[in-house]
Amino acid sequence: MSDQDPFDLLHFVPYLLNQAAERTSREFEALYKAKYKLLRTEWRVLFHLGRYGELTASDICARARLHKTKVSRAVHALHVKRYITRTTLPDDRRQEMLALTRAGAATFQDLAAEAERFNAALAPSD
Amino acid sequence: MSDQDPFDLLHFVPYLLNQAAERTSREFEALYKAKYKLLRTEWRVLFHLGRYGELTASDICARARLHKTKVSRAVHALHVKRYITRTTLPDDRRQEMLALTRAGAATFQDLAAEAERFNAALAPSD
DNA sequence: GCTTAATGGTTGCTTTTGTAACTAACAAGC
DNA sequence: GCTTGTTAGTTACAAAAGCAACCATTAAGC
Repeated sequence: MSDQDPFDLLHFVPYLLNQAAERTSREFEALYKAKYKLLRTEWRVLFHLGRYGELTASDICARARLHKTKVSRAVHALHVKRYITRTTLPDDRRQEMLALTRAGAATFQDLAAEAERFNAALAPSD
Repeated sequence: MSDQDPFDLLHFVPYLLNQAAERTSREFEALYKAKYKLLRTEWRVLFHLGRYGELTASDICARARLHKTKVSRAVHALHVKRYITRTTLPDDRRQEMLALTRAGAATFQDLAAEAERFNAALAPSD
């Protein structure tokens, strides 16, 4: 990049990624928000549990790179919505194993299908 | 994608873009936050004015796809910091032309150089 | 065993964002 | 020229995110 060609936002990777992330995420967010009144972090926690099975809160923190307060509040909200169960582990009573309820699993199935359709629409293979 | 291969978060574009955007943006954010105590939107507005010259608030909204309340608050903050001037347009007194002060321009120069370095480090050409 | 440190998770408080309602200025219709 | 509608930007209030201090429990050092 030369001096005659000043640095442009359209070449700045963090900016471009943010624009792309915002646009795609907002669009998909509208879907789970309208259908199940889920928050972004709630949707992510749900997806992690649905896709990867039982996890503790800190497992989710590590996998999804989310701060523990965000996960804590999402877990609380999902529990209130009866989408997950929380079971204290006998061998370490600080930790709770999280699992989807039947209702949670159904919601996950539906949204995972939507996600797959959404993704396919972004990059049509035919 | 077959039924044996359940839909994975690692194939979900909005999720991947968010992860990538978060990681890169946070890293760069640390820089302008530490050096100039700027907020994300403030940095963006500053960059737009520095790179593209004088603009009104709604120009910035359109270019950066930011909501007008965010821009309004960023403009206020940048003005308080004496980084920009606000001049009511004579022919339409609802609008204000925004421009960098000398201090604002200096900050922009510095951060633009940092941004360019940051970008180059993400995709080294040699 | 008992003190000290580390870990999992929650809560309280502050900062930032989102939404909607609002003011001020301009434009259009008549 | 006066209502009626738009547009630029602000502000008030509510929702969400960030940060730091905080329990409760477990692990480590001695």
